[in-house]
Amino acid sequence: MQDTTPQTSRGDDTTRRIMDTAAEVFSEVGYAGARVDAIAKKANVNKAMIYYHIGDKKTLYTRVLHEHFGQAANRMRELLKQAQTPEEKIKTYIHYINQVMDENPSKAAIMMREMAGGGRSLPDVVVEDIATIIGSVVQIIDEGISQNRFHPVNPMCVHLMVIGALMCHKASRPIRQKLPHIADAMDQMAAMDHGDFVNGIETLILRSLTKQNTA
Amino acid sequence: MQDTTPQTSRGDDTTRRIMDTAAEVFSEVGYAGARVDAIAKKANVNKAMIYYHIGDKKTLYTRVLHEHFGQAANRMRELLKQAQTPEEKIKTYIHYINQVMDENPSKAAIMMREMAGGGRSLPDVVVEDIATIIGSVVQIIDEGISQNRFHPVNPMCVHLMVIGALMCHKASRPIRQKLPHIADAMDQMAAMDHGDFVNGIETLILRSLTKQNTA
DNA sequence: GGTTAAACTAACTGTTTAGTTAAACTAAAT
DNA sequence: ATTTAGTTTAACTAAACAGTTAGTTTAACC
Repeated sequence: MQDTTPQTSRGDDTTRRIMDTAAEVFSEVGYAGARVDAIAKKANVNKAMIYYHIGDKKTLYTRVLHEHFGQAANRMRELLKQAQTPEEKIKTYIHYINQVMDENPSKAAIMMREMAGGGRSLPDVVVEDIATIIGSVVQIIDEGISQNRFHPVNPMCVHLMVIGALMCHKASRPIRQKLPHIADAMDQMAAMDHGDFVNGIETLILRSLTKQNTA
Repeated sequence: MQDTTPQTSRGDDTTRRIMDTAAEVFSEVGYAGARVDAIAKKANVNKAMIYYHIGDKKTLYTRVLHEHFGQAANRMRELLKQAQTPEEKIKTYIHYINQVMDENPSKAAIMMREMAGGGRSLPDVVVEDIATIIGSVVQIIDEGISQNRFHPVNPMCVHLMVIGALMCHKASRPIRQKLPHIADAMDQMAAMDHGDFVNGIETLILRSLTKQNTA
C-alpha cells in the first residue's frame, strides 16, 4: 500500500527501495549469487518493476556499483585540498575512507567481493576512481618522504593496510557477534565503535610512517 | 582418458581434482554463485562424480573450507613456540599468515568472500581456529605491552591490518593487472613480489607497535 | 467524468540449476 | 574368463532462475 506522504513520484520511491535492497543482497551473496526474485521480495516490489524502472540484473548491479563507489575520488580530492601537512592528509584520507564505508552497511562487503573477484564486474569509471584514490595516496606518501617527515615506504602497503583493515572490520561484525568468547577475550574491542577502531588505525599508520625527528 | 602413471586409487585422484577446482570456482564467484556443472566441467569430471565422491554442493564447500582453513591455528602455535621476543612473534605471525595465503591462490579470495558474507557458511571448527589465531595475536601484543616494548594498542587493529592488507594484496592482483597506468604510477609495486609486500607490511607493523627505547 | 501516461501485477516462457538414477565401464581379484 | 566393487556416465527430474508480456491500477491532467 502506497505511503500517502507527499514526495517525488512513486517511481522514484520504488527505485530507491530497489537500489537499497539490491545493495544489501549483492553484499550478502555477490552478483552471481543474487536472485532477482529475492531482491524484489525483499524490496516488497513485483519483480517486473525492477526491469521497468532499472533494467536487467547486470544493469542493476552496475548502477549499484556506480552509486556506491562512483565520485569517491573527487570527494576525497576536495577534502585533501584543506589539509596542509602529509600527516594531516593521511588522517583526512583514512577518515574519508572510513566515512565512505559507513555511508551504507553494504559498501564494505561489496568492495570485498569485488576485490575477491578480481574486479571483473567493476565499471571502468569506478576502476578509474580507485586508480585516482591510489594516486592520491602515492602523492601524499611521496610528499611526506620528500619533506623528510615519512620513512620511505611502499604506498600500496599503506593503502591496503588502511582499506583492508577498515573493510574487514566492517564486514566482519557478524563474525565477532557470533563469537562471544572472542568478544570476552577482547572486551574493549567488542564494545568498540567505529570511531575508536579508525582512530586506532590512524595512530598505527602515522606511527609507522612518521620519522621521529618531526615535531 | 585416465592417466596411466601408478598412483593411489583413481577415486583419490578424482577427489583431488574436484577439491582443487571447487576451491577455484568458490573463490571466483562465491558459494551461492558457484555452479556444480561449472566445477565438474572445469575439473573434467562428470557432475555425478562430485556427488559420489564428496556429496552435495554444501558438503563440498564445507570440505573446501576445512581443507584450506582448518588446523591453521595449530600450525601457527607450533611456529610461535620457536620465537622468543614479542617482535619475533609478530614477525612469525605475519609471515605465517602470508605463507598460508600463498599455499593456494584461491585462499585469499575465499577468506574475503566468507568475511564479506559475515562468516555464515564457516564451519564451527574453522571459526574456532580463527578465534585461536586472534587469541594468539592478543597474547603477543599483551606480552609486548607488559614488557614495555610495545605501545598500548588494540590487537584487533593490528590483526585486521595484517590480514586485510595481505588478503587485499593477493586478491587484487587481477585489478592491478587491469590497470597498466596504476602499474606505471607505482612501477616498483607492479614489479613487487609477495616477499617484498609482506616485508613492507612487517616493517610498518613493527614500527607502529615498537617503542623507541627498545634496542 | 474522461483521458492518458506512468506505475504496477500475475502469469508466463525458456533456460539453468542441484541433485538422482540406472546402466556402463574399469581394474583388481579369483 | 569371470566376478565384483569401485568408478564413471548420459540422461533425467523437479525446482529455481532471469526476463517478458498483456493487462490492470493509479494518479495527474484536462
